[in-house]
Amino acid sequence: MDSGPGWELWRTFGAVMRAGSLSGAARALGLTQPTAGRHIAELEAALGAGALFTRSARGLQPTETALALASEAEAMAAAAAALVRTASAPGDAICGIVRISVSEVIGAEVLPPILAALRTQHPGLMIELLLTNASSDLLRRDADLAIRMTEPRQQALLVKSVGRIRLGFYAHREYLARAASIDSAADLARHATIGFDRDAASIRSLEAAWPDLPAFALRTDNQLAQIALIRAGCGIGVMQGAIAHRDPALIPILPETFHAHLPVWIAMHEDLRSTRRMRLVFDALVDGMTAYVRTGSERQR
Amino acid sequence: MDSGPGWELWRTFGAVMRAGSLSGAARALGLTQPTAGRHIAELEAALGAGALFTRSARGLQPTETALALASEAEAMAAAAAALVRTASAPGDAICGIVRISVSEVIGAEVLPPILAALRTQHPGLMIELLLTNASSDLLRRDADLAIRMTEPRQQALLVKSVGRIRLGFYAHREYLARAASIDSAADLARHATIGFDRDAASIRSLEAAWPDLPAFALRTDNQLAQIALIRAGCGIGVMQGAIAHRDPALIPILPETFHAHLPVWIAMHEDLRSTRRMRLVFDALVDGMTAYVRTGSERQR
DNA sequence: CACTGTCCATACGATCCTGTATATCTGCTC
DNA sequence: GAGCAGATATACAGGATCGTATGGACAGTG
Repeated sequence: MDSGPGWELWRTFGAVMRAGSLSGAARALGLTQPTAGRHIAELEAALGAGALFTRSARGLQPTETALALASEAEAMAAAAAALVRTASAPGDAICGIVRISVSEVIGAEVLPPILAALRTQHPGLMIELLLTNASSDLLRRDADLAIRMTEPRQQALLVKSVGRIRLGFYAHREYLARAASIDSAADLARHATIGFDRDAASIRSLEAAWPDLPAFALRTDNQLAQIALIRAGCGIGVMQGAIAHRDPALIPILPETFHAHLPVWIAMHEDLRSTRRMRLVFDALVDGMTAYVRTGSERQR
Repeated sequence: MDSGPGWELWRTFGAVMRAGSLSGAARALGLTQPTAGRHIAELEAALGAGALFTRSARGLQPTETALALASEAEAMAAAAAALVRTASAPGDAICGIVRISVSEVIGAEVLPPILAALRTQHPGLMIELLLTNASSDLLRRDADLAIRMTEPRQQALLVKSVGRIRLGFYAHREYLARAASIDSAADLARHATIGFDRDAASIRSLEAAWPDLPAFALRTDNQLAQIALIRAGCGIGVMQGAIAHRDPALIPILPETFHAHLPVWIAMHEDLRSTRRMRLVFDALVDGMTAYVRTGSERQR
């Protein structure tokens, strides 16, 4: 009836998987290399499933067994981090840590003013922003809240729809001044278009929206870089209308022909509903994103 | 850059939440009461969010803060348990632990022969059966595999549909011999019907399938008990056709009028796909449940 | 009211764990 | 090839952690 190895051992196991070496893991955890080594040795002995790593002078290489454990160790680490966040303040206080998972574009272009207002009202609130396009797992509590562009369908989540973001092609005035005029979709072929490089999912969804798009001249998977390229007058690219309209120098290209919509949801784990600061940030995100989405649709008229 | 309290502290925290006392937690974890007390004290000091428990001579009562942490501590414990299971054998060996979450009825009436065959072929396999009607969380890894009656819609899950289970009313021959005859649905009102007691969800789904069902005379939320009551000749109740047909003494009641179907899925976390024993048990469950579902539909013709 | 069982808090000695220091190996650079 | 940087493994002393033992508080029971 042994309930497994000490949880501390799993912590160093996860650190070793991430760092790739005992020394690196020890640095990350504030331990020393001999201690990390002892932990791994103890874990291997306790599991009895053979070695977890093959030692070398260049670090530790995980075995098959260790690789199979990696994702679960990450889940355990995520749970531990979530515990620390939730415990960072009494449940009814408006202070402590809240971790938000958003796409890079929303995080860099849209959220800052919303969060600034929130922090002015509640200086005790500490925000962790997880900027990733791969939707991280709310159930695994990689984050407390998330802004999603695909509908979350998990029943343990509290989800609220806030509308749709308008997407369109834009280019800087200066680029258009020195480039050929654009009267129809066919003209795009003579222009410098900005788009994705290897991100197959994004490329497919673009092709679905605009079937006969010419090949991109400037390619990057980083959408912030795409926006920066558009602003710098490098060519024509896709961006959110509400962001583009802030800058009068950004001109919509064939808005009647090229437009699409991204639905937006705010999501939170149900268990956090009763934690006041989580609920507050959730509501603030709903309000802020609703307002943001609305500016986009107003300007397009 | 402190990464939170020691994970061992979270382990005893969870144990204290479950046990309701330091002593109980210590017993569960193989520690002593002073150690458990020290852990909680250390945790409270590290979090700085006030007390987690109010001490009393009758045990520890969790505060609001502790209650907010309970579900996340459970998630962490589930992750730790999953790690132990996955590590219970090298990934490519057909031995080690597999944890299956199923409903009580399936677990008690349907799975045993399937699992017996599996264990005969692979004696090294160790099976943990989690018999619960509340669908436990596969993403949180409360279990490795699950047999579900509602479609799992989470993208991280590997799901396979195996057909539908036929449900119907049944009664024992001896009960029918001494009771009034049944020629139409209205006759049921004069009979001893067996059904749910307080399980609102099940009652609603029964009412949805058969709107004008008379009030149950014998009530229990335990479906195994319902089946036992039917077999003992206590009255008429709902059960899976494939189970009823094993016993020639169980007679279908108005099969044309009363019948419904429960869809069945086998589900597994995607990450486990590459673990051979998990995949093996998954396939065995798919095969076994497909065969089971088929016997039910063959006998009804 | 005493008795009993269960609980938490505290003191103290033994043990386990950790960190420091050192040896050794490997790959890279000059 | 020497020197360096970074890795793991081992030896040993100090300190943190644990378990044992004990005291006190509370609820239930005869």
